[in-house]
Amino acid sequence: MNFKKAKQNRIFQDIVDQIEEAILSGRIKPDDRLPAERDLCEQFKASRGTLREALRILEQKGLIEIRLGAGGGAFVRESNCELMAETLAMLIRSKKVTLAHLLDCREEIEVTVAALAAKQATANDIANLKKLVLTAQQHKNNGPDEWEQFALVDNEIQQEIVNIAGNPIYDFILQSIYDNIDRYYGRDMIMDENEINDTFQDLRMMVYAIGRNDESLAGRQARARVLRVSENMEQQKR
Amino acid sequence: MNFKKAKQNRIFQDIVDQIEEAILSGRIKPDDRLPAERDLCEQFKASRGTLREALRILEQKGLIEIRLGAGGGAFVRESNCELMAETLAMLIRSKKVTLAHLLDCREEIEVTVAALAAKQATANDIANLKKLVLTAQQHKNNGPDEWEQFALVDNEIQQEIVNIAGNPIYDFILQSIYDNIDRYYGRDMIMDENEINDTFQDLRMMVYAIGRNDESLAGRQARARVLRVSENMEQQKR
DNA sequence: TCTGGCGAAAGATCAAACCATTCAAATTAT
DNA sequence: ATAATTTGAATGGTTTGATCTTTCGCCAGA
Repeated sequence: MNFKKAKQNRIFQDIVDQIEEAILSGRIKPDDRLPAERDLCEQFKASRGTLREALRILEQKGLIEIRLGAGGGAFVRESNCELMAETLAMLIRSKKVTLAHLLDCREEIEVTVAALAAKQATANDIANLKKLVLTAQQHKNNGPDEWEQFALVDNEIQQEIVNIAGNPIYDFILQSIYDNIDRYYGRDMIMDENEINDTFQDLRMMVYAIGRNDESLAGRQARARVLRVSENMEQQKR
Repeated sequence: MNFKKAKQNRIFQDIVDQIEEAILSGRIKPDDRLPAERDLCEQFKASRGTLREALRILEQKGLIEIRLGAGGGAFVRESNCELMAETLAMLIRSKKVTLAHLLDCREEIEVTVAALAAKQATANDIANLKKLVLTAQQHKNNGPDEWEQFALVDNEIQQEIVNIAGNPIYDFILQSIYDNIDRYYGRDMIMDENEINDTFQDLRMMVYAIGRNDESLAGRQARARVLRVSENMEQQKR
């Protein structure tokens, strides 16, 4: 037996549950606006204070966003992994998790994801990746002016690999980890020519491994890449 | 540049921040009780409604627990991964994640954790594991009456392996995944004699692999074990 | 056409009261 | 003396209604 303590009925909780259900079931969609506070009070037969406690919770959960002023109100939000990132951030602040833990975890999960992608990549996936690599190569060859775009394509390729792995949980976890790593190091990685070249070689090898459905090589390649990126970050520590 | 929208000062947010800081910095510890609502209003120079919105948020974040009645109030909570599990649950409800994703992710992460444990296990760790395996063996041999205790020791061993891997993030992720898997399948796995024996063999092999610091074997063993557990669950689907 | 101001909409906050739950001390019954 | 019951105080939960602040759209005047 493993029941949770039956909390007494709290009205605001009931309101939260109803609205949450409506949002998660898709009955109301992102960017929809809920009725004004005073109207919602009517519908739920609750006071404004109680209703506002419910809205606060939904806001904290990332399900709604409350805008002030005329035309304002509670708007349904596109769900994302901000909440997970916030949770991680709290664990870090409470000293239960360190930056080293984040980096290690990132390493292992990226290896796993690369191997999964190699295992599952279809011809179509591989064609896409190769196209992206070509784009990256062009940006690289066009000199420093396009290095920023090179970095963008680099990210795109990473994202595509996670997509090929096909499990959104890795995506959420990795995004949350990146988000928290970025709170230590700056967001903007500055790469010099050598690093651009190294990164490009990494990309090529990675796509090559995935293209041959070579899980093991893809994994090793991913690990090498992550280690290099970590080193770069460490050097540029602000 | 990547600034977040500068939200206007909201009093309740300021209160949340102050209390959160006090908790995460350890200035107030788990089981400590915050002053009564009416006293806190005084201290923050805010109205009760505003203060309560702040407390609601802190409660939702899992930082405090609010108890009703005399001797009640807001108590600081031991931080745990409930919030992460809740986030995952929301992703599932919004159809962004499926049960299959959970099971796959569990498989890969347990493999990773087992390999890490094998790489890093000290003599002391290994001795501990072996002691636990012996205990499990005794419970197994003492017949059906002690199968429940066998299951407990089984869990203990799993937990110990995660601890040896040494990265609490895996712990949080796995706990959250287990929690959500349990919402589909019942919590109580019923094992017959065959399954007990299989499980015990799994444990022995696993500890053997870790004892020899054989990452690869530990990984394969972990995967085999997870697959068996998944099958068992599928059969007992409620 | 642009600009400043006015007013309505909507959230943010405050204040005071009353309700409900819980615990413990005081009281009563056995 | 002990057990059951009553009562009172502490504390969160809810209501009500008023006021402040922000934001947006509209309209008059330059």
